Amino acid sequence: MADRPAGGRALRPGAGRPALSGPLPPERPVIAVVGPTASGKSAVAQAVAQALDGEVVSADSMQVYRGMDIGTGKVPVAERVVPHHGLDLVDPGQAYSAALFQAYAREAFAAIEGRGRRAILAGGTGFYVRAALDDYRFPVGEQVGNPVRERWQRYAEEQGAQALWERLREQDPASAEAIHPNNVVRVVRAFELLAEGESYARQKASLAAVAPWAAAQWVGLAVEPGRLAARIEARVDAMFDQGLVEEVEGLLARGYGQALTAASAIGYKEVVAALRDECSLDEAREAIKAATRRYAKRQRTWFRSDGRIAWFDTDEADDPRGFEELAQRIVEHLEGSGLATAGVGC
RNA sequence: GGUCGGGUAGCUCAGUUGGUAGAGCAGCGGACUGAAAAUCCGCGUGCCGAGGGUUCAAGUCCCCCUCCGACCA
Repeated sequence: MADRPAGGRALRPGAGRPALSGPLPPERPVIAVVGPTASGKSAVAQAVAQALDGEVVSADSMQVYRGMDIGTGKVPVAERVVPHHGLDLVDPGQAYSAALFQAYAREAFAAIEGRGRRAILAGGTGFYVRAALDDYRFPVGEQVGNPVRERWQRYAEEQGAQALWERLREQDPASAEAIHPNNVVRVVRAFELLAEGESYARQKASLAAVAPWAAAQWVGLAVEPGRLAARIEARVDAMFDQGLVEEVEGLLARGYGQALTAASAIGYKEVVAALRDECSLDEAREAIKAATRRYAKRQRTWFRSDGRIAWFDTDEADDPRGFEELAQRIVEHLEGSGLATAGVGC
């Protein structure tokens, strides 16, 4: 963040910041609501948005896909009482990325601020949240149909992960040392960076120094593990009741069976397997629950180490009154911390 | 009632000619700068159903009891 004036908050276009493409950070802090899946992020974000005259920006790598509604847990249109952004951005066949989301979210923040309203970023995809709020810099390069990616991916399939890693070690030893040989996805990315004149190792070294891009108030929703497992159980059952299988059938009918996204999203890959008779629907349901639990665990790991987050216990929020109290406490915290109104300038 | 299987980690199961037990899944911890609901790394003590016996030594052999399953009555 060397390109921001030290201590300065009242940034104006062109004031001390080099002419980078993209909007400036909003002047008022973005409110970030994070936590594991099924922790109640969406509902809390909406309640906060209502209380503080805000709009919600979803930071969810799967909710960006049109037509993937039930399985990704999107807030139903009828239940959206404030504007929502970050949903239905692309078709399931298209590739998306943290870099694209970063650009999208920052535009959204600026537009929301332009309306005089408050941006509330709510999400479970930790990488997307940080890409939006912290000063992550992605090299500019070809995003889709990347031939470098395809080439090395094929190499890994034919020669094995170890051989792929050896090739990287020949070309960029430092990066190879930083990546486990089995992690093909990351080794391939290192080749992509290399093709763009960047180095994975160099990037990783700068990681420790990442500064915030926008001021933010971080709120985390904590759920005791046993209770979260029970919520996931109920949530997955509800998805089936709401027609998850039919939704997947519809996606398959439209030819999205081979799409990367549909092939990797929890809830979709398992139902696809069942529809192909590779397992029963009951087995698919149990597999979805297990995969969701593991996902929630990874989310916990991601957010746990971030000291900026103020954690709120949601264990009493299962009934409506408990939820009201929780939302109230969070709003009070946001207003009380001073950042909510201070420093707006003028 | 009888015969044969089987009762080993939360679950499914391995355990060689007796030397105090090991995989997958689940679970837990971690990493993460253009795939992130993805990808990857690390973590395995459990009255080996109960009791008795043989043996220097028994999950492993013998006896008995018990539970589950199949078959015969």
